[in-house]
Amino acid sequence: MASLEGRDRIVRFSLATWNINSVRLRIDLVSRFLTEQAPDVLCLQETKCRDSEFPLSAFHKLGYPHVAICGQKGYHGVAIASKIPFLENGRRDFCAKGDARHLTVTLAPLPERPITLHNFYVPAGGDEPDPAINPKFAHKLAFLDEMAEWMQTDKIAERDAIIVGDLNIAPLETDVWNHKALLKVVSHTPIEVEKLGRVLAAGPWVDALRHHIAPEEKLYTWWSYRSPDWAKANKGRRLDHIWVSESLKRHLDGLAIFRESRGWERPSDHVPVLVHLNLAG
DNA sequence: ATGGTGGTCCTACCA
Repeated sequence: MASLEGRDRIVRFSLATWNINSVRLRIDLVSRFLTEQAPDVLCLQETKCRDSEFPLSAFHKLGYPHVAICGQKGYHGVAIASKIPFLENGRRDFCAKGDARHLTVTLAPLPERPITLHNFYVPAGGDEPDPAINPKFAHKLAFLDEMAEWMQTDKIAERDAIIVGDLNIAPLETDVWNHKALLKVVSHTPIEVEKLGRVLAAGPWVDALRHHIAPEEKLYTWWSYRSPDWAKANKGRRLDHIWVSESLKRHLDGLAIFRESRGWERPSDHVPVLVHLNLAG
């Protein structure tokens, strides 16, 4: 294959994000998704295991030799598996709690054009949307504030960059099955939506899902386990996001919400979201 | 208005 500096040139590539809700329990679902869709990069959230317990060899066998892991026992945990090598990787401890909620790698599909990728698992925030009485909600709001400040001071979106992950907020009215019914439900309250909007504007970032799908259209990536017939009730929310820097906007080249995986046996309550980027031109 | 399900790991806690 033609290469510069000894590396392959990958002009068109795809990137997926999926809250897997235990990577060990659902490694067969991951395998099925990677076999069927073959994204170049897969970002996972809620891996729920220590780094030493991560099913690395399964990813290697599936053709993903490059894996970055940031895990902890039982909760949270993020990982990035890739066919494309990482030039560097790192993490940041948002809110200084020691939670495994962020992981970053630099990819170079074109050697002369590195792209920084950030994988996030934003705190869910508990049930009560009042930071004065619910420390989990206060943590979520503080996490969002720190994200906005960090991306401004570190100028994260001024280079080629992508943010993905379970941001645990459905910002638009069409990102939930019933806007009015969810105004006081954590994930769709006005204060969360406002703070997420500030994070988006702090890049500024382009919301890749809404770049492809009009904001008037309903769009979900998560359906609760507590609904006996999730597909029929269709009470979903768009909690999973892919944002790209303005510099990458013109390279967005397709989107897929892998809804069918919600109907698989013992599914995650989130489905994979996948974007294509074409760096030609 | 309430409770509905499912993860980790063994006792509740988290989503």
